[in-house]
Amino acid sequence: MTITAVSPLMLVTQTLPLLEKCKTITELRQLHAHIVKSNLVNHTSTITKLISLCSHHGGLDHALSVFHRIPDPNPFIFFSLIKQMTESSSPTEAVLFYARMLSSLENLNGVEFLLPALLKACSKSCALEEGRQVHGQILKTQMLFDPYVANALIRLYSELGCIGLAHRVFDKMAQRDQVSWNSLITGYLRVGEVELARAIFNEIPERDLVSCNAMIDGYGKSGKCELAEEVFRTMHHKDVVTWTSMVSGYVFNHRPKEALGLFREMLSQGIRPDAPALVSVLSAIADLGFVEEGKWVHAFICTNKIRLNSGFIGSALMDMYAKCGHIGNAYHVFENIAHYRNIGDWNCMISGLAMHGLGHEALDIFLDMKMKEIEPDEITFLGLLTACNHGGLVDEGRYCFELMQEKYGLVPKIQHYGCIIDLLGRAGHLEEAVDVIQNIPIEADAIVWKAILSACTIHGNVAIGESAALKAIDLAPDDSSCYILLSNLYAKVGRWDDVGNVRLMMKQRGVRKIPGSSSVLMNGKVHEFLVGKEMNVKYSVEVCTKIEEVVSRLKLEGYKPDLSQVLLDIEEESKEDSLILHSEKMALAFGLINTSKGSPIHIVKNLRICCDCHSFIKLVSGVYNCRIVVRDQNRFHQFENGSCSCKDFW
DNA sequence: GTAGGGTTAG
Repeated sequence: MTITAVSPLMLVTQTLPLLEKCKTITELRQLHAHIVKSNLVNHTSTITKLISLCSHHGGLDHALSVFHRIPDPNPFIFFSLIKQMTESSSPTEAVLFYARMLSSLENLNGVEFLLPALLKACSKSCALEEGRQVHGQILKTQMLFDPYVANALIRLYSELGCIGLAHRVFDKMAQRDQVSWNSLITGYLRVGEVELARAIFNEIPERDLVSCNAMIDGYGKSGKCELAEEVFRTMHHKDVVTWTSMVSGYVFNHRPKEALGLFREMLSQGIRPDAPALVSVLSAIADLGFVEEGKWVHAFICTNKIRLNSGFIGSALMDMYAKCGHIGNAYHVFENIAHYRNIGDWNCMISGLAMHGLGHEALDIFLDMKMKEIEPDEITFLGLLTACNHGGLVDEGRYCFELMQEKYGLVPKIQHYGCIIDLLGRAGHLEEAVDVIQNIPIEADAIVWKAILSACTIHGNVAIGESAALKAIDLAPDDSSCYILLSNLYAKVGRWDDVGNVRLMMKQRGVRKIPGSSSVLMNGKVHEFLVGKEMNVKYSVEVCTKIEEVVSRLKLEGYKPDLSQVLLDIEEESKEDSLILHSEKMALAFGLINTSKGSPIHIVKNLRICCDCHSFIKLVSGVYNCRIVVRDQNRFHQFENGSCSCKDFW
């Protein structure tokens, strides 16, 4: 950049266009040096432009240092600096700077244009106190008459959960617009007050699209899909947000088939899916567990040139592939987004590897993160601990648990404790696990006691197991798995009377077991089997005959049904019958009938796979020479040649 | 300058 020596006026007319041309903070610094040398530092419009460009190009510090040398800054300079501060990581500074502006400017005309951004910054950084101060100052002026300002206040209080304050601002407004109503509705929905939100929704003079969309989403997130559907159906005009809200409502309530069905309907109506719509359908597919439609979505993303870094597309794709058993494809996506990964992408990859039992690979990803100086967060460590847990990597798990606290200053949450306790307990370090649980600085929940209990069940430690079970049952009296684990523990050591007592306790308290359910994809259709019965009567006889045939063949190979974990206090023979009707066995039999030799059978189960089914499927994979992939509640099992990828560690 | 949908989590 060359500037020839000319008169001051000429300099100004030359400098301004040059400023406009600057693309980087370095160029701006060079030009600033020139401005100083040419005595233009007191030329208001030049300096205003310089400051606004510096702050716009990420040089907030430089902009501030220029600002501090101006004796009498004008409103534009304040505005441009505050605007940038609200978008940076320090909204508190923006509020302080705003206060400074109020005391140094006499004419505050136009300041209301700044307030929505400032209040948004407060809500983004949970700065309620600062927000209230701004509110207090606003009350002294006439600015509340500006709908944008009042709405921004409703939004601030709504987002921070102070719905009472939001409602008060709303009540005091002389003129409410759609945005005011919608902000209030969202506020009520955010604190879980669906019925109050509905009451306000009913009062809206003219309902718009946005308020209906908000209600659909709110109903979905509070488990009321039917009410969401009702709003959805009555809408004459729907946009992509309407459809996505309904789709994600189904996803949230673990109704992935309906989510997928609705997504297809959306396409058939000619609505073009955007990034959020694709992310929500990908999460439906991830929940369902079968990759076919996921591949279609991936292809759609590629052909429509939707960037993998728009929104959460990259991580949603990785998550979908990982949860559908295609960890290699997940890694492929991970590689493709190497240049613009965010922390969620790294976490998805680590969690994905964890659920496949690939502990060392997950740790390698973490090493890569360290090398690239990416700051891990608590979810990263939850993934790493899970990875160590599923891989049986005790030392590495202990190391991660210490590292997160000592090097990264992260405070472990109860889930982290649950994970490390599970890892220690499972690997037989029961005393260490108990020691950890006794020293948790936060309140232990049922999950950590269940981790101890399940370790005791594996290792047959009744004394510790019983007391852990009582604590777990006390904290989660409706959670059937606490009772079932305790009953399994008693069964393991042959205390059948106590097994009966636990069963009685469950009955008296009305605690119900979640029925096991397994799905298998055949000819493009998902077939679901429930424990004790098949969903589709048509296949009933065929499936039962096949299981019996498999059982007798396996018995020749030495299969002995493991009756120890059958909860029912019944005759041995009926126990065997009830084992046979486990959903994953039925799904497997159905798969064996309908799969041509050589192709793998893929099963998705809602609960943790039981010991008997695990050894049963191992044998099947050997005797029938086929590959069987099972995703259970926690992780993947790849059965092949008589053994499982989890190395019996699950 | 204001309102609605999306990822990773024992």
